Amino acid sequence: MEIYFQLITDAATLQKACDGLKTEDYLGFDTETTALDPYRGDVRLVQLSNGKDTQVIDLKPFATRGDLRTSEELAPLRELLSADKPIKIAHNAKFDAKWVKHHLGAELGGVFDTLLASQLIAAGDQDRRHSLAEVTSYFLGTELDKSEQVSDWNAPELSQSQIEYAAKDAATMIPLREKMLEKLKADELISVAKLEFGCVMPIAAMELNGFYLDEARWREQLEKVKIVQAKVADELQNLLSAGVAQASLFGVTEINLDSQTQVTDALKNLGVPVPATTRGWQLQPLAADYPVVAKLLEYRGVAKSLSSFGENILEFIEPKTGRIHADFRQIGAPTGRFSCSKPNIQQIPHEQEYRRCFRAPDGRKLITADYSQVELRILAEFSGDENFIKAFQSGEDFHTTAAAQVFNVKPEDVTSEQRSFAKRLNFGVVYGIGSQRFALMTGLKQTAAENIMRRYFATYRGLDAWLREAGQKVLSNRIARTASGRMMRFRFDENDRTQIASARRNGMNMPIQGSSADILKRALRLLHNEIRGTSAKLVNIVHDEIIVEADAGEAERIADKLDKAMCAAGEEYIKKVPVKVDVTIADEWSK
DNA sequence: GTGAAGGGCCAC
DNA sequence: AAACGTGGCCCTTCAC
Repeated sequence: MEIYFQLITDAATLQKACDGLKTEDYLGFDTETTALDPYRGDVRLVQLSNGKDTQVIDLKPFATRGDLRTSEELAPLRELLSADKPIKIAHNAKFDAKWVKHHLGAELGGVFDTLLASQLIAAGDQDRRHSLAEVTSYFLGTELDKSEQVSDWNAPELSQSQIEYAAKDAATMIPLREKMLEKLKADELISVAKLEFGCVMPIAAMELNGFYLDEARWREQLEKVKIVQAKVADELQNLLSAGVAQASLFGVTEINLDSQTQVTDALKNLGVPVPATTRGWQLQPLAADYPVVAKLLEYRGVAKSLSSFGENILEFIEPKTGRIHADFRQIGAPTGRFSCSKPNIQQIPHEQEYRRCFRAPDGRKLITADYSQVELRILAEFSGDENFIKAFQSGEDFHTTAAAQVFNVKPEDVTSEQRSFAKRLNFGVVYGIGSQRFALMTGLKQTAAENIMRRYFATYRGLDAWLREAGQKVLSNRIARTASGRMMRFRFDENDRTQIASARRNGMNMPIQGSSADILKRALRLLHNEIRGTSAKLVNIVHDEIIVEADAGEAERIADKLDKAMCAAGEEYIKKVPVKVDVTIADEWSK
């Protein structure tokens, strides 16, 4: 393919180019930057292509004439990028959106993201890769040379090869979108694609905003855990070495408490019947009889706190902002859930000692909003189960109401044990729990566990039927879908019972977990529209929870907007039961 | 020394 | 033999 491109370095040419491009429906769009983190570098090039002509805008000369964020010279570019039309086609548009927002002062509007599209089409196939080079090769059959990607984009004069590479990436987007669109249509993924594309800008903004972590508070908390850790480690060491001491000539043997093999050996020496794995839930039943096991579990808890949630997280505080800018993958799981890393602020311990370290800066508030039982409400919606729906409509505590239904008692007569059984099953059915696991977690005998599960499913016949059908459908169709139409493909060996069972559980879980993700993503888009121009900033999301920071004086109004956006998003997918959101305004990240 | 795999545990 | 879904991060172990 012949590439026609023009390098733009002055305002007049830029204006003319933008005028020519703004009537297009679609533009290939890309940027070249001097770093990966927008707080650590500059945008060098912005490339826009209609497929025939590609404009490569060199921002360096513009930067020497003034601040790019406010420069009048760049107004036409800003207008073009922020408009809903033409739609900008980019690979991992979140990346470019962050640079455009931070360095050019414009929100990216109208997005088609070829990375997200590729992930949607792959439908959870873990073997597929989604780099631009791989996606281009897969959909267009052409090879992209990415060797210039890591070249010096700060050089005073860019080489012809660099400019040509930059132009080609943007130009490729036009045919790539056309090919992907065919596939999206064929697989009925248009609607989920729109949902995903609408979520790009909210996430880009959230990553730029960052989440404020009070370093002093975090260190205080750490010191407390360190003291506990030292004490527990010492106690565990003593308990474990009791068995080894006799075998050792020196009498004292240091055991590495973090070593799986050493700890297992020591436990065996003490006569503990060690299970195949020493995971917490396997060891838990032994804790009552063996104090050393209880101590081991206690040690693991504090060790995890210190390793995963220790000083290392402080290294992620960006000096320029004093905040943590984690990396969110929009389609992090095949179900559509986000994943988060560097650091993963979706897995901060729930304890208030940890969460309170994430707080609003002075004069601001944190608004924490989470969907109440959203996965169970989705299950009610999908199954149409009469009793399940009734339990939600009653508006009372769901698990208590469920227990009353299952055990056929008045809600006020439900025992705490009955409520606990119902609660564990309510959560468990979403994952396709079996009686064995239910018995293990409740301490019930296998037959007793089976009896309660039978009662549960006899109460919720519609639920039972839906779950069975979902499990069956995935075996015959080899796909499952969420409410938005998101798709997950399944591969399994028909002769392997464990694989069949696993596919069944996935077939039940994916539509539920994935629809919850759909709802959150829709809420993020609605929220983004609502808080534009206010003091509110999206700072974190945790699967069914949204955390927003806002000026104290505006917090009430923002909380209301957040509540409304989340409910409206939920109601687009859940109609048979009410959608409930719990909203809290506080100085800290609260439960 | 480096990297992958395995085991474990945090979140929802 | 039997394992309840989705992730990321940390540690140890082991191969190179």
